[in-house]
Amino acid sequence: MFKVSNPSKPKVYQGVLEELRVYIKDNHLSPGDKLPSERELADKLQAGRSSVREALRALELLGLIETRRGEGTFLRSYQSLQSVELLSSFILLADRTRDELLQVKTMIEKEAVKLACPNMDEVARSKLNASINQTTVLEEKHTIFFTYLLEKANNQLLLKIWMLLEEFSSSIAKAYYDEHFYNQLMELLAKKDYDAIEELYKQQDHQLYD
Amino acid sequence: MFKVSNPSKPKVYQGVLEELRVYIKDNHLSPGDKLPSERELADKLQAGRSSVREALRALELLGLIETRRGEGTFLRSYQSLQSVELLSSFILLADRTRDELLQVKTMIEKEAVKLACPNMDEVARSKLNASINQTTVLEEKHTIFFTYLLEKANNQLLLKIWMLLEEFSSSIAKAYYDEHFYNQLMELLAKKDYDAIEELYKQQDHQLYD
DNA sequence: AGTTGCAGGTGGTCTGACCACTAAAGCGAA
DNA sequence: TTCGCTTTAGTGGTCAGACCACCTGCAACT
Repeated sequence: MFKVSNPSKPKVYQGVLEELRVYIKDNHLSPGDKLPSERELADKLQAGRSSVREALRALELLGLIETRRGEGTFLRSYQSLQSVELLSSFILLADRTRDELLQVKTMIEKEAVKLACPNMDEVARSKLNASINQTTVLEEKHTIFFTYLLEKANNQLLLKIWMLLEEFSSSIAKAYYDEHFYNQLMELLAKKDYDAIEELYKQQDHQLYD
Repeated sequence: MFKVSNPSKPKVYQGVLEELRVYIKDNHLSPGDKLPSERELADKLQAGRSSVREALRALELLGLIETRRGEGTFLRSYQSLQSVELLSSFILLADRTRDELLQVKTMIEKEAVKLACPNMDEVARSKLNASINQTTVLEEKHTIFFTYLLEKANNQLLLKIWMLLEEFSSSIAKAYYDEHFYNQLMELLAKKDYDAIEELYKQQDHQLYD
């Protein structure tokens, strides 16, 4: 009676996580630094070793720590990319319609062109040109073209998201444009004409081959 | 001698994770269904209960399962993304990462406005207007405004990605615009003036408050 | 029939015990 | 001294067993 549903009593390992966070902060630990041993933590935090291990497992899963048997547990240099991959893989877990996927991917590609503009000097452009002429397969052209541009866009997060979408979409739909499209983009890339890029994509809308 | 460096011997809990995946698949378990008890799993999979628990902790962290003391372990219907909270509490994202995050989020918001345009009739616009006037806190305004638009953009995948970025960014940086900005967007939304939206964002660039 | 109370099952936690592994101290031979 | 080996202490990896708190279902009682 009068049961308060389930306030879910906090678990020990969650408390350990919090205390670890404080510990790392207070001791100014940097990536590569060593954490206290599991036994020492269990003793200090007044928790069983198994609970401490459950907390460490969580951190390991998120790529925040690295454990080396016989040596100890170490703080890992954090790369946002890792967690992005983990989370993205679950976002894509649910069924996504082909249209939604392509829409998002195309949007990213369009914006990437614009972001890359300032970084595309003469050398970069000829390099890109040489790259896409290595193959005659249009799908490959597409991938090569935008992989290069996404790198030049100078946003690791965007690159990562795009690569995941690219990988995922390649398994359900081949998407590429008319060969002329890439040449036009190359020209606009040189002119840095943002509006024209926007316009070009507007025309191209719903004209993806697949 | 002849040590093969250390390919990192796989841990038991990782094997358990894999076997659980197979189990779920083979038995066609759906969200809400019950998993075998920890003791039963340990017995079946020939592993200690603590190892099984470490695997379950991982799944719990990812929001894939839910454990109810006294009842059992159940497949979860939705993901709460608790790992995001945990991650951001541990990491002070580097400035570079923070900037990238905001850049991607802003880009998505901009495109979402355009995608939502066709679906924003008179009724929808007044509804949105009423929503954002419920609060005077600018950060809340921002979230409410774009949550509504992202929904109207009619792309579940884009919505999901945005929510993820929003959740992340809200824990490391408050980002919102001048109040006037939202009013301008509302106007352009009515006019469906895509170029002006693009232009407005171009002006707003690097003017995020935080 | 309605209520109570008990028994069994479940997750949550702790302890102690091994194992495999690593690094550093110790030590003997060159 | 210096080199190379053995020893040893400490670490993570794992397991088994023991409680506890909690939930459910069922049997016994009213």
